[in-house]
Amino acid sequence: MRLRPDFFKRTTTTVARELIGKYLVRRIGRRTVAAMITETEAYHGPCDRASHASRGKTARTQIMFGPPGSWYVYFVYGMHHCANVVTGPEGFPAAVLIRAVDMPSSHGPARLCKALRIDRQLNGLPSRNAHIWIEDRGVHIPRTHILCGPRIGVAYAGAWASKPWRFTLAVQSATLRHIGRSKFRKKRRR
DNA sequence: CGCGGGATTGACT
DNA sequence: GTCAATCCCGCGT
Repeated sequence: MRLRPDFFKRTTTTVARELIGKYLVRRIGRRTVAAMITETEAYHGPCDRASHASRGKTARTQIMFGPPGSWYVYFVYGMHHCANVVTGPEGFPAAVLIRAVDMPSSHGPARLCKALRIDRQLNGLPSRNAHIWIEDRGVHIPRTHILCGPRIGVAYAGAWASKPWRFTLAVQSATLRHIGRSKFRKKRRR
């Protein structure tokens, strides 16, 4: 089922952790492409020096101050896009960057945007819309299979650079499918 | 209005 | 490991 705004309204790090194992779904023409989210980062609040919102509300960052669940897509390095979902209560600037999904050639925030045709046309849209959304498909990731560590590419952010706000799936998707199957078999036998 | 730098990637040494 | 690509943003003037 598609995630509702209430899912995103919670603490950014909680949302970032719980997005691991959810599915990013994108309509491309007549096709619908879905891929499991495997890596995220939390950008939390006006004091987080790694966050775009640390410079206050601007034309670009106003999305982060808006309602939870909105898509925040920005252009960076003159050639790349990055996809985020706004988190926390309205007025509190925060978002989760989707850094990787389980798809060939889509590891990395810019590569997944390229693979799923995500660009600034989607910026500001509500999380659930006709073109892109996030689904819970009932995949349970044990907490021990999610690693956290410092965020990437934010060395300029001083003490905020070392916050363990990056979440990664610790096992390969093939392993995950295997675990899922064995659990399924156990259940069926009982 | 000019300038410095970026929540990245891929190519090359 | 280093570095270029290349546009937009945010800030200082």
